[in-house]
Amino acid sequence: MTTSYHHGDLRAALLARAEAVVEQDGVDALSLRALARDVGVSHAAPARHFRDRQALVDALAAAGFARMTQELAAASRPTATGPADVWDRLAAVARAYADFATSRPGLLSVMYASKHAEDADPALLEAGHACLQVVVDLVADGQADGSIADGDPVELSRVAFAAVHGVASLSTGGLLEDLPLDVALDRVVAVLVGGLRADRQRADR
Amino acid sequence: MTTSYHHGDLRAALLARAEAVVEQDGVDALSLRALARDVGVSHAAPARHFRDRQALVDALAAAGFARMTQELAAASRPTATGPADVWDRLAAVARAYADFATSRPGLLSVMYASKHAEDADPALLEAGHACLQVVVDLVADGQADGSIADGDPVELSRVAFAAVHGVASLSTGGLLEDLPLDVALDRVVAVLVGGLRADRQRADR
DNA sequence: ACATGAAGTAGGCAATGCCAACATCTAGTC
DNA sequence: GACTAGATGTTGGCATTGCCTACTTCATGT
Repeated sequence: MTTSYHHGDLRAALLARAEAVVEQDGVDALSLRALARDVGVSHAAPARHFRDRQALVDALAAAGFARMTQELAAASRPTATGPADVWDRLAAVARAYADFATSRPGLLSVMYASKHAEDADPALLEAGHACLQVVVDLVADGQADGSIADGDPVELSRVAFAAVHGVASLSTGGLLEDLPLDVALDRVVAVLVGGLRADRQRADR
Repeated sequence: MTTSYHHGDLRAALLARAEAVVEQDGVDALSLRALARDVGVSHAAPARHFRDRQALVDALAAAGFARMTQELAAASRPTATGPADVWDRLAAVARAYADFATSRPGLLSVMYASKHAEDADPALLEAGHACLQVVVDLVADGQADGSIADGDPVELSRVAFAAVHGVASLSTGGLLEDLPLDVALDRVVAVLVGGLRADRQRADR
């Protein structure tokens, strides 16, 4: 029963092993056959669950976005104890993003691998948008209580997301040089706060 | 003479063809043997110029950074005609970055492929740092003429670079959704201006 | 002239992705 | 309970790839 002809949940097992490989040796080291060996099935079994190698990578990326969405949402939720105004929540989300990015750089690079412009897997795009939505909601909250300046919350949140993502991306790419990530992150959050706050003096040029 | 045993400048020919392939079909479609066929040499000839496939990709990335450095520097230079204060120059650099990123998304993703954290090719890292230096100089100029707030120019410029890079990255990844890149770029520049300007009101929390 | 090394060639090997054909298990259906 | 259909897994094959080890050709300095 336990080790019958069929595996039970091969798809999940493949994804789990794939994520470990990606994290350890990078996405280029990902091999369907090696994966099958590791999991203990024949070399063609993965094809029953993933059309081709790229489909597996896409699934990995979508799962990564789903997990990141949860972590960002958890960081964004205002805590019962403490003030937790929008700026604190924004900083918390930024920290959560940086934590995710630095603890799983391989997965993150897979998530943003830009072979998804034209022939994008819709599920993957949707997962990415769901992740962005966390920040949209946060910005909308800030506008509702008057902390954040007026403007399309989608535009503003994209800017904030992009800035944090850029810092994390530079960090994992080794381009931050000797500048510690948390310092750069504090800086970027400070700039965002300065640029988004409702009571800032005329900053339009 | 022209088509003798040796090629003449095989290394450059391989790099040129490789960049075209990367731009058209992505870095995963890059094959040393196909490259050799395209250029008209035997399948082992590229090994005389690149230790392995990764070495070729690294060289491609370094060349990309070199070209981007030139374009950013050109955009950063204050024009003889017109005012060209630091903010205009900053916006111009941001536009130049976005242009480069969107016109060569494949090359850009190769440049930032984060397999260069530990075993980084020193030439590649240096090329990246040279590129960042353009923005460092720009920020230093802004601080010199009192436009930009005091602070480590390296830190501030990294923030600006990261923000712009993040927007470009989201754009090529299709995560900007229906938000046009130039709009997002204007927004991020506005936020940066608001966050970096010297005369802003107390924005430190 | 001739040795030396750089640059290109030819062939081999293991690994990979994908495909087709076959085997086994699971779930309905009568 | 037998039967069938489809999902899941296996085996074998093929073209391609990266890398390795010779071997060949050319250019250059003495």
